[in-house]
Amino acid sequence: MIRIGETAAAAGLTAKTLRFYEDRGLLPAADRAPNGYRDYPHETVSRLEFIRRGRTAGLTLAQIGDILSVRDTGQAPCVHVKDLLANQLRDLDAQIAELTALRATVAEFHDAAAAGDPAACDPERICSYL
Amino acid sequence: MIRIGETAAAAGLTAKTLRFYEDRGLLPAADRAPNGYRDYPHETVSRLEFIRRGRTAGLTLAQIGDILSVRDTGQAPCVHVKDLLANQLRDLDAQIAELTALRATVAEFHDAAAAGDPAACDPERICSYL
DNA sequence: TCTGACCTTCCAGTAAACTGGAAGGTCAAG
DNA sequence: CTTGACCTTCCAGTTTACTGGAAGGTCAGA
Repeated sequence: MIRIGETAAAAGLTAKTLRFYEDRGLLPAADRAPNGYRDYPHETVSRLEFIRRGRTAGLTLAQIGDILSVRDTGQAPCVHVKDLLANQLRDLDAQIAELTALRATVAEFHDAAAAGDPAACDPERICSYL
Repeated sequence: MIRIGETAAAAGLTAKTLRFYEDRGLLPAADRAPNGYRDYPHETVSRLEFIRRGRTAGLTLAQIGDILSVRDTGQAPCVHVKDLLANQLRDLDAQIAELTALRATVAEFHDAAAAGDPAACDPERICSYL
């Protein structure tokens, strides 16, 4: 019998999170011990690790749930996974590009501020660096 | 007189969003026409575009608000202004680094998926590509 | 027996950034 | 004078991924 806390800890999560995942359909409803406690099979840990890896890769729980449900029907979800990852890569590249552009803008402001003489800054006046 | 809808459309936003930004302090309270309608100065569009760029790049409204308030508060000593900008720059660099690392991880997964045979997917591990 | 660490359910709240809708005012055109 | 497209305020809901807490059940050890 692997109780929820132990299972969660093994995957680096909390019991609360496991109940939440069950609620969201990412974990099948666990068997129950006579006392009502959830009793997890050993595979649950690798399933949780899979979820965690997906999260680390920036996938949403819905996307991970899609992969898992495809797998649960017995099909290999690898093609689906590949598509999701390609999508993720595209999003990530766009985000990095935007962030880099913004950094350049902020850096311009900062360089202008750094080039000025702080002592010459009149507190009563609007700072001319921005 | 530039009304809220026109201003919003010019920046690719909605009137609702502009009122929300005003509520959050990202937009100064607009002047009002005699009928109570908000009346925006022309600069508002570039301010909104700045906000939009920041948002697209994944900055929070709070972070964008910090930058804008630096820009707005002429009373702040220039050294403080420079520090705030340096802070934003540091955050931006950290964010770019984080996203770049994530991209590398995702790319690794993706390359493995693209190179592999879908039939070789090990059901025990759920999907060998993640 | 009691304490403490588990477990159960259910309900609420959090942050972020809107979005929707109700109820009503304004104004130019037909 | 009415229609329709604007505008106003205020309040409530959405999404994501949890997290907190109340109220109570279970069980091993001192």
